Amino acid sequence: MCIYSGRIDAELELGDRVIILKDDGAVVVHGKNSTNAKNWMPAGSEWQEQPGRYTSEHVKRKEKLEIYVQQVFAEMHCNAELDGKLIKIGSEREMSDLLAAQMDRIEPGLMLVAREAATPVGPIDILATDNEATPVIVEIKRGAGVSSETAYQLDRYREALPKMPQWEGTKPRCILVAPGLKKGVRELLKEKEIGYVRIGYQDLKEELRQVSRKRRSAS
Amino acid sequence: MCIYSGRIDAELELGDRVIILKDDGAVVVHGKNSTNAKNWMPAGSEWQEQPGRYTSEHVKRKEKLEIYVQQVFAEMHCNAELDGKLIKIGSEREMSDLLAAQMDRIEPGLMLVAREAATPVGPIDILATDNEATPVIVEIKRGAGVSSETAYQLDRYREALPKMPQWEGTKPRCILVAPGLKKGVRELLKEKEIGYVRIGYQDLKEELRQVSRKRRSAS
DNA sequence: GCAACGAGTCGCTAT
DNA sequence: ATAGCGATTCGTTGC
Repeated sequence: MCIYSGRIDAELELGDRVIILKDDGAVVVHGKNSTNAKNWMPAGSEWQEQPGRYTSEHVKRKEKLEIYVQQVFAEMHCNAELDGKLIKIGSEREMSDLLAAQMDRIEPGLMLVAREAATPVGPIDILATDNEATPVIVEIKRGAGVSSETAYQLDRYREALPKMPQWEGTKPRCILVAPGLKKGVRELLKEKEIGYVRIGYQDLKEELRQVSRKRRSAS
Repeated sequence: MCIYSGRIDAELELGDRVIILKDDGAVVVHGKNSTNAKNWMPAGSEWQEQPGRYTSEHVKRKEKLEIYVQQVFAEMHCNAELDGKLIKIGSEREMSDLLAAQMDRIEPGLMLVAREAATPVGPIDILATDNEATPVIVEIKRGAGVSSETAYQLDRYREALPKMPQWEGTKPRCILVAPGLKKGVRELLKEKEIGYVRIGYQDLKEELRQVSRKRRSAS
């Protein structure tokens, strides 16, 4: 049974648990189902043991987890030495990199102006110009369920850009690149005259792997 | 060493790992640090074992995790029977419940009209009216770092409401209730004339616990 | 050091 | 079954 107190208060009822203590002070309590832990404590927490009661406390964060143990099924210690890192292929950043180098996939004739172009309302993934020198704001999402939020975000970019000295007097266009949209977003995009190009990780997979291979061999 | 392929491609380099197999088919691979798993598979995955190579596959989702094992430090099986659930006090929903019953804490004179009031641009946490029958849109956030996004969201509610038959001709006000804001959001709220009331979980803690106690004794 | 933002986000609730 | 949205979100990158 666990009692957590901190950013919320919570009680995890009695049950069979797997408790992991990490080297950095993190604590993880898993239940019988699901990928996520039921309870946890962040790195930097202090572990203490008393008979039948373990506690983990993070003083600075004012968080505390009490674990009441009735029976220990098994216990093991392991000196974790090796901790190879996780290499990911296909993050939004990587997809953005690839598309910035192959802008014709988004729309023929686009010319790259800037990545993560700063505006008062946030950074634009890819800023480009078309054949007519009209600025084109490109937003890339890797997830299939793009919400209406993204449409509003693009709207804000489009509104903010002409207020910047470099883009005064322009009428920017917007293009959303994503593998899929949530219900109703298609209509919202049309209404707001935001273009939509359906590209997802699966479409770029092979090329992304090649790029990744090159990068690894280069380093 | 793990190879994941699915929504992304990833390689987890060799290291000391804790692997958990859950009853529902979920798989979790933890490294030496941090609360989060390095790799995982969702519930419903199928587990297979070969010498030195384990695989977990979720056919429908087209996801696969291969785990290459050099040495097994320890292995244990446990029939997880009991799995008490997690009871949380202080979720946004609970805070919203409490504040809806004590609207004076937000602003004296407010009268509750609806919870999760539907609008074309999303549901309003708490919809109220003030002494002058002006609609008041209340948004509640439990996290300390409320972003500018929330201000825009409230703006959209305020714009959408007068277009609904019941609220035609009204000029709604907005109030944000949260324990804290991200940098610059305070200014944005002022600019948009959105009210801000600083209330967080810590302020409501005692009352939330009481409500929770009552509910438990009632059931 | 904090702030901004993506995530293989996950998981829950209502439709 | 799906959509919408909160989360003790976490973790990484940039400033």
